[in-house]
Amino acid sequence: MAKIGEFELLVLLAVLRQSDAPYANRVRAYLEANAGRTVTRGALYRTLDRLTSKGLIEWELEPSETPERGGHPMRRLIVTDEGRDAARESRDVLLTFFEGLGPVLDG
Amino acid sequence: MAKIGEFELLVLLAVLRQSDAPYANRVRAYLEANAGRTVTRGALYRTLDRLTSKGLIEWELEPSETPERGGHPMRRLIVTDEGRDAARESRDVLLTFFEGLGPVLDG
DNA sequence: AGGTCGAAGTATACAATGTATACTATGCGT
DNA sequence: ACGCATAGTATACATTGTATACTTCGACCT
Repeated sequence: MAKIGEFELLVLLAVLRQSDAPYANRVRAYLEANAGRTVTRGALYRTLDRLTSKGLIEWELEPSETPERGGHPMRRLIVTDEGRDAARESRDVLLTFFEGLGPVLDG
Repeated sequence: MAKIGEFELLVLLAVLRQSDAPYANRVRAYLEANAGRTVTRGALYRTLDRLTSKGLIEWELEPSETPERGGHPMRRLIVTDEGRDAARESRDVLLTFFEGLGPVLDG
């Protein structure tokens, strides 16, 4: 099973959540809104590329004319089955580690 | 708030859990048993040192004669308040990201 | 008293992941 | 035709992850 880092996991989960509009900028907006940190475009694309080379996500070039203001054609992101597996495993390990620590961590 | 990596978080949580006997080898045993990977001593100590320089854990040298078979005096590991805070924040972000993805990740 | 064994920790090197800055390409509005 | 905004690419460097090899020193043996 592929090892993934902290940010890679967050990105993977964020992509998984954008089922209706799985584009990089949506993912980025979600990350900035929910992870409590800024995410530059460079950081995100680098990570998307790494997830791709690990086979956890794929993309297709958006065939339609979705880009309203020009630029490169947009990538439509797709989480592979391996990606789903990796996310599930990471989650399971983390939940195991969190288990029972509520009283210690919260007041 | 200190940024911590994936393994740093696991180590921090593992230390937090060894309230009765917070020693490196206990932490290591817990990690190997629950994180699904091998953890060499070098990897663990390096990470403990990094957590220390971030102020998330501290240690005292075990004053007693606990080491039954010799060697360097043992470190008794202590998670600082900052460490607890960092762990809580990481957990909160992750739980937010996991939220609602159960159906997608599990069958 | 000296030698070996195992436990605990240290040092060092390198690989993988995280993150920013600067650059290219292209549609739209003027 | 020109510039602005959007989407993605390239490159460089910092931080984190991981292994291997080395030092220490008590207990045990002989």
